[in-house]
This record gives sequence, structure tokens and C-alpha cells, in this order.
Amino acid sequence: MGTMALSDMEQSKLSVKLRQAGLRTTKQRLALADILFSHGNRHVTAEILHAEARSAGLGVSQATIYNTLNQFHEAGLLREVVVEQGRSYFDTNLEDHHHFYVESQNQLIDIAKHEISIGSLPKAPAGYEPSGVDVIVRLRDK
Amino acid sequence: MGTMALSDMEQSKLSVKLRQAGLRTTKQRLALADILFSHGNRHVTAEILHAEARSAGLGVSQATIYNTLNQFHEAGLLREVVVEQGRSYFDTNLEDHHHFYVESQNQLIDIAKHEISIGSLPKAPAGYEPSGVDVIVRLRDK
DNA sequence: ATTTAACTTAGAATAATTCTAATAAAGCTT
DNA sequence: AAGCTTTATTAGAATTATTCTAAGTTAAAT
Repeated sequence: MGTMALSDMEQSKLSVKLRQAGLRTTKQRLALADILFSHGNRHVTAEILHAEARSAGLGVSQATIYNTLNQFHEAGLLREVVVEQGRSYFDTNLEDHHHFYVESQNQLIDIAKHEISIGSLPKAPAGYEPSGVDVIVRLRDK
Repeated sequence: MGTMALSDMEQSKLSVKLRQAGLRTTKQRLALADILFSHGNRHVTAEILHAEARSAGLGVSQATIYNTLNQFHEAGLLREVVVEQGRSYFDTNLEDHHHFYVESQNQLIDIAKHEISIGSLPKAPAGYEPSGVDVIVRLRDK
């Protein structure tokens, strides 16, 4: 599954996605998009994505991994999740939702929006408006 | 207020606090504790604390800033808040509460627990239990 | 006062990320 | 399809936050 070339259908879906985001459809962007978007919702770090790309036979530099993650994020194709200092996670699930974070394994797990009810938010300070609400439920081994 | 020596009363309160946390009462820890705990609730980064310490006339190294923040955190004297990749914030407010984060200013603002009502949490995956819930309401300029 | 364990320090080391400047590829335009 | 312009990719250097190391210093127990 990893080293296999993309089917025409997969290619064209991903190409459309990139074009709509205003990004050229290059070989490495298509391959990274495939890793990210063709296998269900995922939470990846730059390190994880780089490792998967390489083991899928894609010659891709670290700089391109970072460029791509940042461009996809800016284009609204990925959501950034900050749970620990140092590493950034990127989430392919764009729906309004929250996260468990398993601290012992550095693993994120989605929590659907309807599984947590947040009552009314306090009003934002004058001049500001909410741009998003992140809820992280940290988990430790029982 | 900054460069002034600590009063005996302030000193002894802070000393007790450090002792109870199992930490020796050294000159730099007392001074840093004063900056952190004697002026209401605060959100500081290592960089901020270092700058304030120096401008208060305390000769203190970067390593000691990091050591102290980590030790205070481990001892339960500070709460760590992660809102952006790279930098860590430490919060002197130990009550159960949440945060606004003003992205344009890198500024944290407390939200009292009762100002946000979180309904029941989804059950944690088997083998894990919640160790904390962080809610961050990100704010952008209106 | 001595001693010992803990603390502080400057500077080196590490880790994640960004920058730089050069090469390569995409996609117009003809 | 060849040329041209713009945008991507790259290796490696640079940056930033943080941790480590090994030596000197200080707190507090004896």
C-alpha cells in the first residue's frame, strides 16, 4: 500500500484538492497528500510524516515536509493541535471536535463535538473575538 | 518594587513555600518566587522571567530559570500551559480554570472555572483516566 | 567549623523548526 | 513542443527554546 503508485482516481481527487487550495500539484505534495488524506483521519508530526514518506519510497526533504504541513495548514487542509511543548501535531479531521491526549504514548484521539458539551463561553475582552476553542483531555495510565 | 530587597515577612512566607515543596531556600529561588508569587496571578515564559529577574538586579543564569520553572512545576507550585509550539507558559494560578489566548499578543487571560461549563466528559479509553482538562479559547482581533 | 549534598553557572549540546541560495519542475505562452 | 516565468524542492546553515555537563558555590546538617 505504501510504495504503490497512486491510482488515477486518487491522483485526480488529490489534485483537485491541492488546486482548490491554490497549490501546484507536484510529485511530493501529491504523495504527502495521499499519506495524509487517503487513509482516514490522522494526527501526524513532521517527524512521523517524514518517516512515512521515506518508507513509502518518496525522496523528500525535511524542509519540504515542514513547508507542506505549513502550506496545508494555511490553506485550511489541516488543523494544528498543540499539546506539548516542542512538537506540533497536525490533524486531518477538519470537523469541530476535541481531543484526548495520551501522555504516556504521545497519542491524540479525537473526541466528537457532541461528546463534550461546552456551555456558553464567557464574553471575549473588548476588541477580540473567539477564533476557536480547543479542549484537551489529558490521559494518564490508570 | 523590583530591586528592593524582600521584607522579612515576604521572605519567610516564600521560604515556607519552598521548604514545603522540598526545595532549599536559595537566593535566586527566593527572588524568583517573589517575582512569581508576590504580585497576583501571572503567566510567564522562561524568557519573561529571566528578563524580569535581571531587571530586578538578580544575577541569574538561563539554566537556573529553566531549572526553577521545572522544579516549581514538578512541586505543584506552577501549572504549565501549552498554547503555541515552541514556548511554554507557566501559570501561578493553581485553581481549576481555563484560558483565553490572544494570538496577536501572545497573551494568556484566565477564565474562571464557573465561567465555562463543561458537560460530562466522554469516557476515557480503557486503561486510562483523565489527569486534567485544558480549555483554550483562542482570540483574534475583531 | 567541617562536611556533604544540593544549587548555580557558563557554555556546549540537542531538538524542532525556519531560512538561504541554488537547482529543478510546473504550467503558461507562443 | 520550446521557451519563459513562477513556484517548489533541496541540502545545509541558522535560529530558537530547552536540556545537559562538569566545575565552582552555597545551604544546612553534623
